Amino acid sequence: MGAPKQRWTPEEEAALKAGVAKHGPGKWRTILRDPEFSALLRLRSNVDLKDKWRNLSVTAGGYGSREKARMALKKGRRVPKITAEPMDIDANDMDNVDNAVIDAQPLAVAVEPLQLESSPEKSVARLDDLILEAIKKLKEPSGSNKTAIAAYIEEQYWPPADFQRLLSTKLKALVVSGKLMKVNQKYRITPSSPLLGGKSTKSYSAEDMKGESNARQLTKPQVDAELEKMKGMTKEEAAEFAAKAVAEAEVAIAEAEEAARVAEAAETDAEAAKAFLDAVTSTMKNRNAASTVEWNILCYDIYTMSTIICWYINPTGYS
DNA sequence: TTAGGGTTACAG
DNA sequence: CTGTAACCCTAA
Repeated sequence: MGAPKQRWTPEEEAALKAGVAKHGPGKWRTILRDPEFSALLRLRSNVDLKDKWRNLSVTAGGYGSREKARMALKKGRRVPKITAEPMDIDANDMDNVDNAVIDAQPLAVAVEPLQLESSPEKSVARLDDLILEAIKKLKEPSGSNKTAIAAYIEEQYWPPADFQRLLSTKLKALVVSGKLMKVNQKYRITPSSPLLGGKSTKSYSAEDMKGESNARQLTKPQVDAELEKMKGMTKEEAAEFAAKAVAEAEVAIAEAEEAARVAEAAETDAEAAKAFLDAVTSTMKNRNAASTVEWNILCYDIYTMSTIICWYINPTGYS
């Protein structure tokens, strides 16, 4: 008689995801008590949270305790082995990232509407694009503030752990590059920005970070070629590739930080890259639970990021 | 309180 | 009927 089934609203779902991101899965009571989520989740019990998370994990292709071994991965997304692979990149280059101690479970990360199955075009959603998309969709006359932008992105996609920081950094960078305008704490898209740009050394803005609607293919044809290659890789190969890309990215970041002394703008980019890398490396720690799709996204992002950084450091020399 | 199996409601 | 999402039951 009572409840006709209370469907979860997107808001509640977002709150749950955010809660898990903050406190980790399994801390349902904690999440519920957190003043940041208690408002949105007041109608839910800790058990509800647990059940909902279980459902999300299942539909997201995660491996909860609930999957009935069903759901044949749509197409030919075969997964040879999901077992842990040796691949000792952990001890090598990234000893400084033991922050993965937090939770033993990377949980089934919800890869939302991302589908790069077969379309390089709208495949990976980069933060830059998400920010632009958020502002466009919100359609606020005077622009949108950071909170609104963050809320939109969090609802639509699964935000990385370092999301808030990344977002702030990116917004700043976008303003500096002239892509966005900041007025009274609000951001709005610069109407078809010409070349402008405060720094004359910024030769990358028109190349990578730009691209009104298709900023996705910011990279060169080379990147696309690499992407094509990656799509045919096995999980192990992709992992190795990613490890290499990360190593290159780290070198690039180091150089970027060096270059930051001369160009202030470089600092923000280096910071964004660093934050991104941290998120990536911690994810890699838990790669065993990552799906193939997630891996492709990850690899592509890593490669793109390292490419952008290399480009920034040496616009003409990178090939 | 939580994890996991079981049950009910509902859509296709 | 079948699959999924929300809800229930219970051991630990």
